[in-house]
Amino acid sequence: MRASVSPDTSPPRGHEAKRLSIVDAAAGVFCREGFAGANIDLIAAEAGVSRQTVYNHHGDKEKLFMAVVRDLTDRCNVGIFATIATFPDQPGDLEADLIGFAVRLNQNCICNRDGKFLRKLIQTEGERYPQLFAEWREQGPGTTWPAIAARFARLAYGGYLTIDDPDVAARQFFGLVNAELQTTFMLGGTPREDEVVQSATNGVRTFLRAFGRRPSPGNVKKHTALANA
Amino acid sequence: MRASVSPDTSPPRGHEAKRLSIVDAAAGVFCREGFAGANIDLIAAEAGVSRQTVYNHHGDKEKLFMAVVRDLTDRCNVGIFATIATFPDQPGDLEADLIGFAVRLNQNCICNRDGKFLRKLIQTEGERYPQLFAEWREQGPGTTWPAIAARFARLAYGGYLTIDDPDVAARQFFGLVNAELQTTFMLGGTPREDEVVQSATNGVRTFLRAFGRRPSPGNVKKHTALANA
DNA sequence: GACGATTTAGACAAGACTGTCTAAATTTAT
DNA sequence: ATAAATTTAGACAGTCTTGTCTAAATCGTC
Repeated sequence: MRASVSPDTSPPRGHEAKRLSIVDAAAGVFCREGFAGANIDLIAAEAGVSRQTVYNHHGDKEKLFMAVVRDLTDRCNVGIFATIATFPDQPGDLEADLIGFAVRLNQNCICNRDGKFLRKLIQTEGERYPQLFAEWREQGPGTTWPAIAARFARLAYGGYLTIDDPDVAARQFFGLVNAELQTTFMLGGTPREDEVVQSATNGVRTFLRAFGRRPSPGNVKKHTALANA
Repeated sequence: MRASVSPDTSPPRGHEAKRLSIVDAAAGVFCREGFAGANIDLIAAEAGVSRQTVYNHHGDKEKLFMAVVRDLTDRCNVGIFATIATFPDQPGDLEADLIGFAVRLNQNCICNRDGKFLRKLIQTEGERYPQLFAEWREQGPGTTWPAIAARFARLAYGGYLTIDDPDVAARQFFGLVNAELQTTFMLGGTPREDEVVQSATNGVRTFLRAFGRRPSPGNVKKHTALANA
């Protein structure tokens, strides 16, 4: 149970750094070339290590691939939850706040390096590793969608929106907000910031036309008053 | 100008059939294995021809790949335009008719064999062949989106919808209607029919909450009367 | 400065794949 | 039936890749 020699920094300092740089390089190469086309020599070169070191760390091309997917999933999840934390629970300007949230999520989680890579690996190799990607599905969408849906539910409870099913609304929010980016995403491209903003703006406007406060105008005041009490 | 020997059936009967079966088999293998992982021996075996025949017909792995993408694009386009032709221009029950259209488009164009394959090839190899996929972009989305947008515009002109920008509305329609299928699409899966119907139903309802006839209730009658005149 | 762990370069065997070639077999149309 | 075109099976050279092995070099720490 107790560590006899060294406390818990057993691996030398550079060890983990190399591991990281290998996984990073591997992510890029796997994305560009696909699993079959990925060349371990090239990964080693891009990581700045020798081929043998790659094998020392990960043992196997397939194991390396799995490490890449798991790492990307973890890092993306961190980013997504950090962004969800910025969801406007008590919005001043609902439209502007939701647009801001959508843009943040796109820029920080979907369109950044990790997001792009993870998405591509899922698309290209998902069918080859059902177990690995079942894991991703649980860890990723399985945890993030409910979290987002909960935020929309709270917004509805606060009287800012009129929503039947928060889970459906959450997914539709994304469908709308990314509606104009689909073709770019398909080809693996990164939309320009103004495209992201444009799509988010149009999407949020439509979303609010559908779900914006409808029933009684007094509703909101009542709820906000309660929240401020 | 005139065909001297044989009218225009120059190639023997089985020739084109073999070409087709090669392209078909190649589509499946390229999708499953990726370009680099695709094995020409395997393609030949699945097509039921010898490897040499594959080379006789297409010359080269890369040329074969391009032939596959072009064939799929063509066939998908045919399907999409056939489905667009069933767009409800003068709907009886607008909600039901739009749901039907969305479901048809998904089942006949997006989720069928050709649609799945083309989508996957674009996702996985799009970045490797910029020119080829620029071609696809023109031939595919470049022609189908305007056609669909035109149908929505007509629906708006007929007073059935209140739409600012038909192009945006068309893309948002798809974002909504496929909102609940994204994860399945990502992993290359085929959603069950009831999932397609469910997502389409929820999507169309939201779409109509946003774009359904709003301004004056008399609007519709006037326009339909005109159309019937 | 010395020790243990890690990393490196390079060689290596085994296997897989592409694309070509040839000669025989088969199909198609006349 | 015959002639032309097409297809087939198989061998083949050349290239590439993975994963292992070894001996030397380097790093981090005491």
